[in-house]
Amino acid sequence: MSSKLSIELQQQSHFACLEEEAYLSLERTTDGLRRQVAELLKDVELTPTQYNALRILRGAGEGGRLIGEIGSRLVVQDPDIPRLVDRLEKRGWVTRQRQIDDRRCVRVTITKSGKKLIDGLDTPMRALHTKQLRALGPVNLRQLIKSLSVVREHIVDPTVRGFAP
Amino acid sequence: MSSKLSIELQQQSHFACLEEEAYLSLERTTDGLRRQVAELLKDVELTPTQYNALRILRGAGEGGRLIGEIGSRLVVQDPDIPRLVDRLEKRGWVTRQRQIDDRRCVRVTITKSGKKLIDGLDTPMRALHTKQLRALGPVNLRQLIKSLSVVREHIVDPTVRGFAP
DNA sequence: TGACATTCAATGTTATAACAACTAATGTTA
DNA sequence: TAACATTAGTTGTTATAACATTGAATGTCA
Repeated sequence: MSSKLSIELQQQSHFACLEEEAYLSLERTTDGLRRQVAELLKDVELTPTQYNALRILRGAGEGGRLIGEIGSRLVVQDPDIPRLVDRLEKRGWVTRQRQIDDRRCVRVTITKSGKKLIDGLDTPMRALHTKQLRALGPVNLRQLIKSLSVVREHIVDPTVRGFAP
Repeated sequence: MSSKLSIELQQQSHFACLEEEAYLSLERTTDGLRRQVAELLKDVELTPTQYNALRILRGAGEGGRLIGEIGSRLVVQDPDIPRLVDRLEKRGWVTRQRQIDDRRCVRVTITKSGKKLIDGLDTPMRALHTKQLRALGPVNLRQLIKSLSVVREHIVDPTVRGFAP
């Protein structure tokens, strides 16, 4: 019995188990959604990671965030925050400042123009996500969010990360 | 009201809408799962994309696949198949052959050692996926797969792609 | 059939991701 | 307090991803 996905697959083979099918569905679906997001961000020459970092910094306000904090909060992990910040700094969207009390630490703060950029993306981004996912309806959406949360709880990940909504 | 995710987020902000929360959940969850897969594949020095390509070629059998077909079937899109194939060829896992009837096309076929490599990964990969997702149980897994399928149907994507189970 | 468009891969280039090594600052403790 | 370990960022290097361009082969049509 070939599942809906194996048809989409264009090949007659079957999935070894439900878990494998779910994993591949997640990969494929998320990739498709992310590409549309990347497409939207291309207008302002931002990558999804850069956008995510700027949202984190907007959320942090004037207090800013340490380099390490940014890394730990990124939705999609990126081990190279210094250079990510380099690029944002070069374009004037964030500023860097050594901590006085602990000179090892660097505090990164969003600038006015950075905030303006992100603010301007709020509406189109929300519109895109709504378009992408509205077909599920609120009940299924909540169910999906719940299931994903359960999955994440069972990922034994040394790094504790979070969202930047 | 702060959702479970906003707690995970380590910040008090809220999601603008369910769709946005679902999107970020998808990104974050899939990234976590994919990292574990990448970790497993690191033992044999394969990237997830390379692994995926080899599975596609194993599924294709002796007939092999054209370069373009590989691209269209990858779970996660990659616009640079020629060089992906270069790397696999260099390690002896695939072979390249110009088509006789249409000399523009190149047929790629998996070798015995390539197949052996992939075969050896079947069991640990399935075990990993089971470990990652078993917490959901069959009912929720089916529900998740169904929801993701609905989402993909609504992604207006010019490229038609598929899985390689 | 000759000009043009199209298709399929390959290649060049730039940017980013991944990984390791390194430096500076702080903590810890014998 | 000197030696050592730890932490925070930076820097170097390599591999890969993204994007545009090119080249060869084929198809189309005046």
